[in-house]
Amino acid sequence: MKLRDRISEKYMGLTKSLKKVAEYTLNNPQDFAIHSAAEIGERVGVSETTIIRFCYALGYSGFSELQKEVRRQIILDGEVNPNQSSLKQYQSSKEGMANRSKFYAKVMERDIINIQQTISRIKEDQFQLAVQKITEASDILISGYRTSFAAAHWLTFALNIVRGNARTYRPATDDLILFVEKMDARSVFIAVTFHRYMKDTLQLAQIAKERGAFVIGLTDTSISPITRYADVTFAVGHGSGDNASTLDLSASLFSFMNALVAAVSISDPDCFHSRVAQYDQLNLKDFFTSGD
Amino acid sequence: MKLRDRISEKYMGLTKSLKKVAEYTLNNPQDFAIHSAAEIGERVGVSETTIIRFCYALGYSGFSELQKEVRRQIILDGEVNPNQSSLKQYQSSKEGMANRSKFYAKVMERDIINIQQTISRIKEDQFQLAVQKITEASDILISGYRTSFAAAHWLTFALNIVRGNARTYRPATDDLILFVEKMDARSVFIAVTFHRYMKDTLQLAQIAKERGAFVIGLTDTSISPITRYADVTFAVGHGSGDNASTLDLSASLFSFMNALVAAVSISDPDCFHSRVAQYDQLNLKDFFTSGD
DNA sequence: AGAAAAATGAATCCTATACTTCACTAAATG
DNA sequence: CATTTAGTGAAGTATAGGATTCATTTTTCT
Repeated sequence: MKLRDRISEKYMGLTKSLKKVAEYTLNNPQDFAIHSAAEIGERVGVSETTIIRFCYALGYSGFSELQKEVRRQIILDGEVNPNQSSLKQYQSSKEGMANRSKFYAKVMERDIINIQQTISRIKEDQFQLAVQKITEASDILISGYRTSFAAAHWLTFALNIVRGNARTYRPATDDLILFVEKMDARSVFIAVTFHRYMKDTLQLAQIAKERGAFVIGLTDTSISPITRYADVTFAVGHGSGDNASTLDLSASLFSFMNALVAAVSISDPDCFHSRVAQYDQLNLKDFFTSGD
Repeated sequence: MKLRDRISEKYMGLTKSLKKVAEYTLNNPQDFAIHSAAEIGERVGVSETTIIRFCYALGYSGFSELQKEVRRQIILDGEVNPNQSSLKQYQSSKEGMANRSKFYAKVMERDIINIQQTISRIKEDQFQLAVQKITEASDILISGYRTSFAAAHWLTFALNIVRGNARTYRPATDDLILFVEKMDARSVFIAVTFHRYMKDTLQLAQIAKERGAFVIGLTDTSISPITRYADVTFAVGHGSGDNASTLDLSASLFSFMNALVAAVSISDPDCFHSRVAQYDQLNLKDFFTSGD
């Protein structure tokens, strides 16, 4: 770290007050990124002038330059107060991991990060509201096109196992009118829509909302257009607007959906168990191998 | 994160330029900690004035307040831009994990474990062989039923973006004979099959193998019946025989498939880029919202 | 299409704060 | 102890950059 080096280099030749400043700086470099020279002076117990002189003493052109430098180091280089840096180790292990040029590992580790970010960005109350509405719904209607179709299909399938009243809208075979007619205040509509947001799904969401259905949006960023029509929206993956690739978000999307289904299944265990029982009945020998 | 929340809350009501600023902010929050309003305006491509108006729109008293807030968040709370230093998030999510017993977090963290196990169980040479065969294939045929259908559909969709010669077998509409006839030594057949293994997919795999196609199996355990017919098999998720629920494996399945697709896409970049270009051509305005 | 409203940026004004000056204090030296 | 010299901070100045204003452009609505 550049600043630390400069301090230890020049420390000896400093006056008493300046040494005080130097010590404070070593302990609380972040303060220089946030506060003004006068504020720091007050904290250290010296005047603003002395703070500025400290900058000169280290060879900077003034407080402004030192402050800029500190900000750059902390914010861009990720340098931070030594106290709270147990995370550094994580990084180095991560780097080592990344080096071994296993390509698939890199990609999949990014999925892991995405899932972690998704977890941290879920609002618990929204999640519970969604679970409750799904559990109470008379019917669950799901729409997703293109990349999102797989997700919509999976979610329908999974919710049918645990609840039994889910349907995917299939533009090729389903009649839009019939699909829409089913929606009322007891319905839940789930829209899966990612960048290059399909108008059709958005329109369905709008209709669903007009008809009083509870609308859940699964999407990529918190600023997706679906938020306009959705009662709750869950943004999966990196919160940045930079939606590099929708494909990259599927792991976290499915992880989230799995959590949603799991939560629904335990929120009404009776229904779940009876559905599973029915399901096992249907597992006719002819369709499956016994697995041995 | 406070700033992100504010943005997603207010985003809809913003003007075009302000949305541009909002997106930039999501991608580069650090810039607000370092640069002046004018500089940020230049980067975004709007005037200094608009940057300041953006602050008002979010409810701040001005640029200064927003900047202070961003600095506080980045420097004190350790919040950082997602692009660089993924590790910070790791820590913060880790903290969140340790906290209250959020149900969804538990489920999704299990997905993370599954992905990690999957990574460690992939044989690199097998992976590279699969990538190579897919890249060279004259056509790619994919089958998956029930829970696996979503995966098969997604994989087809994704491979069609990067290669353009993939098809899913759909029992309802496709003719089995026609589907089978296409297979020869230059084909790749991908079977997605999980516990309660569908006989149909297994039979397709058997036929594919007989016709000389390269067969890739995506399944749950290394002792899945698909191994009998597959040239390479990838077992996703916990290696234990205890396949509690197939649903729980989808996150790692999609993570793996994503890695596979990514590897294929970089193994022949020219083809990928031309496909993407074609694809963008097709993104007609009528079908998508512009996202702004 | 034309009027009204909203959005935007160039130019201006204004405030916070970095920086300078200078008078005062404390240490160093003979 | 007297004199010099270095150190320090209060007060004042300069300026970077945030906030305001207003004319121009773009959008919306009838």
